[in-house]
Amino acid sequence: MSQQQSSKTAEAGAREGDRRRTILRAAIDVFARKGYHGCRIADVAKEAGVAYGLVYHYFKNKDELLETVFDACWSGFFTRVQAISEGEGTLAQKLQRITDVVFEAFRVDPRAVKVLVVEVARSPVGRVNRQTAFSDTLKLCSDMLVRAQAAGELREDVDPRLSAMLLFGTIEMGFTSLVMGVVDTKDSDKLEQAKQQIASSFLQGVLTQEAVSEVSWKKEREKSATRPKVAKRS
Amino acid sequence: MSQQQSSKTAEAGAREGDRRRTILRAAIDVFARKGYHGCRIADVAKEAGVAYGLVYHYFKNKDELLETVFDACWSGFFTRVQAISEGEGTLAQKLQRITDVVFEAFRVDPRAVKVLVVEVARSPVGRVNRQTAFSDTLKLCSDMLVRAQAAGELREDVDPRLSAMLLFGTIEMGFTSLVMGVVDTKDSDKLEQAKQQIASSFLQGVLTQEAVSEVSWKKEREKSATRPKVAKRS
Amino acid sequence: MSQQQSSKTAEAGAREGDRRRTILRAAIDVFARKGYHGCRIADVAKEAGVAYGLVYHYFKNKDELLETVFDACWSGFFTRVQAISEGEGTLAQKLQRITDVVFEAFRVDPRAVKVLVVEVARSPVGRVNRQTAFSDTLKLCSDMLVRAQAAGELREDVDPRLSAMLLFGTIEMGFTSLVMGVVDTKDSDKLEQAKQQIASSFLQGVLTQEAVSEVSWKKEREKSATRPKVAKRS
Amino acid sequence: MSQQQSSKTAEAGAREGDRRRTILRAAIDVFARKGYHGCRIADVAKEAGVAYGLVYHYFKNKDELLETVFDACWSGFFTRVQAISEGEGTLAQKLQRITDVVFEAFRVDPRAVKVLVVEVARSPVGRVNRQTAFSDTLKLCSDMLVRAQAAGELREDVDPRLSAMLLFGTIEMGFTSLVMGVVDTKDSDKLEQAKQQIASSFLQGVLTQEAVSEVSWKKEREKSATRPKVAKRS
DNA sequence: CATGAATGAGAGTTCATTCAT
DNA sequence: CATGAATGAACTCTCATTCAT
Repeated sequence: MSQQQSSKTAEAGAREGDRRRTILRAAIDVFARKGYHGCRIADVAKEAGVAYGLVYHYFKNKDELLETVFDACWSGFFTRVQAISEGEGTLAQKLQRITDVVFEAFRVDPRAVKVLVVEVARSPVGRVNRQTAFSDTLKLCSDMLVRAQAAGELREDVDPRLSAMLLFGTIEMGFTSLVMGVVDTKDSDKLEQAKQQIASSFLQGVLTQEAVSEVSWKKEREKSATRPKVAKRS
Repeated sequence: MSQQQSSKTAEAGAREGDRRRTILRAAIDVFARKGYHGCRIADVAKEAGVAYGLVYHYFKNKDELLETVFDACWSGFFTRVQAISEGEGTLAQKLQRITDVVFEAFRVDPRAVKVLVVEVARSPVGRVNRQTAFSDTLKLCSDMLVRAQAAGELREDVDPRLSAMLLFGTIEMGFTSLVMGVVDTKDSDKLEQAKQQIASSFLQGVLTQEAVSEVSWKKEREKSATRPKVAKRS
Repeated sequence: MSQQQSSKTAEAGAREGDRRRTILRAAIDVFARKGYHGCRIADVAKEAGVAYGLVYHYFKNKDELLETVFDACWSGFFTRVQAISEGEGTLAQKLQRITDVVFEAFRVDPRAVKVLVVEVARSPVGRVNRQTAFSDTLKLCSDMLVRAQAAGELREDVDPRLSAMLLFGTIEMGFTSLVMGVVDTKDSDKLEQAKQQIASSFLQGVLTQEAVSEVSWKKEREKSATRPKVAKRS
Repeated sequence: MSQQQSSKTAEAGAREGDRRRTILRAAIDVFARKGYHGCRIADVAKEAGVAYGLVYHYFKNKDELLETVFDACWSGFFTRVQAISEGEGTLAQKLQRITDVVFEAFRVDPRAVKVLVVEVARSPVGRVNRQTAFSDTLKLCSDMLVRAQAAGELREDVDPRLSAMLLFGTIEMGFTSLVMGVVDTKDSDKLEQAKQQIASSFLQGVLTQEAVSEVSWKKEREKSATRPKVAKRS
């Protein structure tokens, strides 16, 4: 079920000298399939169609390999998000673009995205790089939200850092919905709708206008001191 | 001959025969501290102050132990959420209550919550029980949202299932913010604010009223066919 | 050729609970037979008739096992030599006793002695304990020689530290002669003679009285300044 | 793509085609520094500044490399010792000369000497060549001692073969003293003294004349039968 | 000759699981 | 029930050796 191209027939996808990339690719796949702890070097080698030891020719050890996997998956995402967050446009537009990037990434390389989703955001006792990368991206989004707040786009009563986290949570769970099959990824219409909903859920919430008013009105009486700005909006 | 000093947390709850609970408790703590894969049976036994092999008297194997830990942590949560979702009140109130439950759980037993959030909910290749429990809860929330939609509380353009997922994502990331220290858990004011923000973020989104109008206005011209209901409501 | 008492028939020599000693014994044997680098944990386990993992139950790792092997072999020797060197008697008597101890040790446990000879004295980049143990014993002998010098037993022109080293060299090579079969270890007369020769070689040298005179006489004329004390003796 | 900085000791002696010698030299150095088992082919190649695989052009395998290193180091020594032992002079003179050779060798190439002393002479499970070389040299010395005995220079009660071994032990431990720093190799006076002591220790022993008399006298009464010749000579 | 990528057999170590007491 | 010694499969990492270029 696994080794289609074994030993001597492996030249198909690894001709020149980019075995390194072959191995990395294989690592991403195995990683996505089995997770960090379930991913054994032997599996990666087999998946890549190379000898066991060769993995160690290109990567110092398992950790470095998986670190590299992570970097490879994350860096592209980070760069794009950075460009968007620091570029022109309203917060809503940026959010839309970020969601686009995410969905495009999923379309192009669902495994890589799965690695990010499953392993990175919520890694048990994350490795250094991952933590850093996560923090960096958090900072990025946090800054974006701070600017939006200054521009009057983001509600005043919202903590940008926490909000950035919640943004991650929303997007990540959006992914997970794709990965887990909650959303039908074959139907591009459904996919598009899901994309819209993820962005708008974070931006505008899920309530109807009427329900929002109701909330605000009750809030005003119950805890008027806590969230004055929101109350204003009713 | 070697480890005599294993009775640290032992005397507390290991009186008559509820060693089982002692072990379970220890397992939760160790899982929370080291994660599933980083946790050895030996660690659990030591933490519980019992003999190595005793763990296997009460639990068939490591997986069953994890399963039980999960059930123990999850069942209480599920019951409460069920009561709330099927009880009286507006969607917003229910959401508020669910968030309350979550935060209360965190206050009472942060480790158990951490296990649920970090280890169980997003475990690679989830075990049967977990998947089921997760699906059950998803259904619960999904139904709640369907009812809310029927009552005109939930926007019509929202898919309840996906929305239930996003709710999970928001709440879960809210947790993670606590666990990771993004939110200061010592300051009960900050904690209260965070709680409010998590609920309101999901319910009403993060945009200001003005920004929402802007979005809707642009949306109308750009993609008028896609989300007519939302546009209408501005 | 190796596993006489395999798997289930191994109770013979390892009944109660002193498996640890069984393993240590096996380690000594394998160590003596194959040396430090040639000695694999699998071999030790097989030799001891226990499971692979049990070795790690009793010893943290290979190094600790071999360190223990070394200590076990050396400590007895060190204690005896210490008692002798700090006890009563002339230097010659002490030397004789030390040689006796050495030969007795060889008679009782030739493998343990071989371990000491092959691995300890001349270990490549010796482990800490070994170096220390060696240094300690060197100090012991060195001190003994210093006292002998003060008592007029040891020649004045001899450096005690270097002399202690040479003593080691002589005794060690005496061992090696036994181990390598230069001396017939079956013939107890030959063995006794060898013992005498080793001690007397170090104490009185190998030259005849006449040859010694000759040397001293030539020395006097050639290098009179260098070794005046010796010259005196002609 | 990784280790370009491998040309440290390279340019020196790797001109035309004597790469072989370069590699051999490098092997000696690495052996001396890390010992046989601690030395990887990669290390040797790096030290020599040549490609990994080239080592295998010149040497069949690691063992042959070691063998060659050994031969290269030993043959010179053997030839010189042979010339001395079969040449003119008293035993004492020959011994002195041999010690001179040894010390000179150490002065010229301490690493090579270290390899011989530490790695080769006492290797566990010696290779054929080494055993042979060692035996040859032993025979050489043994014969020399037999002739000396015939000439009345060597005591009658001494077994020449064992004595040759002890000579090795003494000289070898003399080396070791240099290598281990027991003797200060910077101070040429100390070095000279050490050389004298090594030779004289073997030839005349370490006891003073008085102590020797004492030994012989006691010996006579205690074990009169065992060593009559020695006793006679006092 | 030269190169260094590729191979794969070991060896050490861990740890879930079993079992005799 | 309780204990912890015993087992051995699984996995990572190393490195001598080969081989295509």
